[in-house]
Amino acid sequence: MPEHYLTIRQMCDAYDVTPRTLRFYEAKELLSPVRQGTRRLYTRRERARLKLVLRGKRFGFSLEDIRQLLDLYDTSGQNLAQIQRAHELAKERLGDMIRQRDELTVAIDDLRQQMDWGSEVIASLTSTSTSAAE
Amino acid sequence: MPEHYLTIRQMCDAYDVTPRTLRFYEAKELLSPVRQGTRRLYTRRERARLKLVLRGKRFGFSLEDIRQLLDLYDTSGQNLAQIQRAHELAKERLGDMIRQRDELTVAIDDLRQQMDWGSEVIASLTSTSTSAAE
DNA sequence: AGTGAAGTTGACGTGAACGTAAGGGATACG
DNA sequence: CGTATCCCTTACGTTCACGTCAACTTCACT
Repeated sequence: MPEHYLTIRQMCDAYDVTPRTLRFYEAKELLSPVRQGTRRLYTRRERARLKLVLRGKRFGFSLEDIRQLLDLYDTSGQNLAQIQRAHELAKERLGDMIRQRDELTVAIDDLRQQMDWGSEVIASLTSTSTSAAE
Repeated sequence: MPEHYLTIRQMCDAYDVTPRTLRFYEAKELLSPVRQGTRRLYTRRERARLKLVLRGKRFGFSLEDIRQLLDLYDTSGQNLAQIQRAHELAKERLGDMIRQRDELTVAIDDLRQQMDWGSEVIASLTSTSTSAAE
């Protein structure tokens, strides 16, 4: 299976980001594409990481937060202490995410109610003509 | 029932924000406290709005996004067209929020799995001594 | 009238997350 | 060999969401 590489442009098209963004993420150590001479080539691993970065951003995590999360996704050869530390960190993050989802659920219900009320208002205004004639 | 006002400092203490933040939100038309002379006094309405602002921020919405959301929370005396427009807007936001929650659910499950795997690694490393002596 | 605490308006500073040129290499094609 | 097309680095500019500091009022006391 011949590792299928993508150029920076192909990445941009595939994930709807700019080259600047990919280079920026690399500078922040979120990505580390291989080099063919001076050019960047992105592997399957980088694509997976980018997906996680973009997802994390939608949750409101900072790039630094995301970097730490990513670092525990490939706990490549570390010692026990580091793994345990990473595990603790992940636990906190998980707590954050769960709290966030719970809040989001509440907000969704709120907005739904508000919209139901809005629907009624609209219905009453469209059926019984109140002020303006048609 | 005598509308219970809060000073800016009381607001800051209650919601853990700085005065600068409250004034900034006011400049962005997210809040509009009444004035007693030159000083700001915050009503129940402002407190509710602030809560929504802080919640929205945790979801990764920009202040401008939040302002639009707030504007449909108090659809105070508008015409039908405006209400309908607001309703459409709310529908889009609601879609965003639901999508966001779904993604968050996936991410949570992902992280949970990753952590389970991490737990196993830790367990195996703590029971059978591998490299380092104790 | 003096002093201090709390509040006000500017105005400039800051960190995060990129945008936007400016100028230079490498590779392919006619 | 020219030039067209990507790509690269360097570096300064920008937007958002405030932080920070300066220079006043305003109010409550004493």
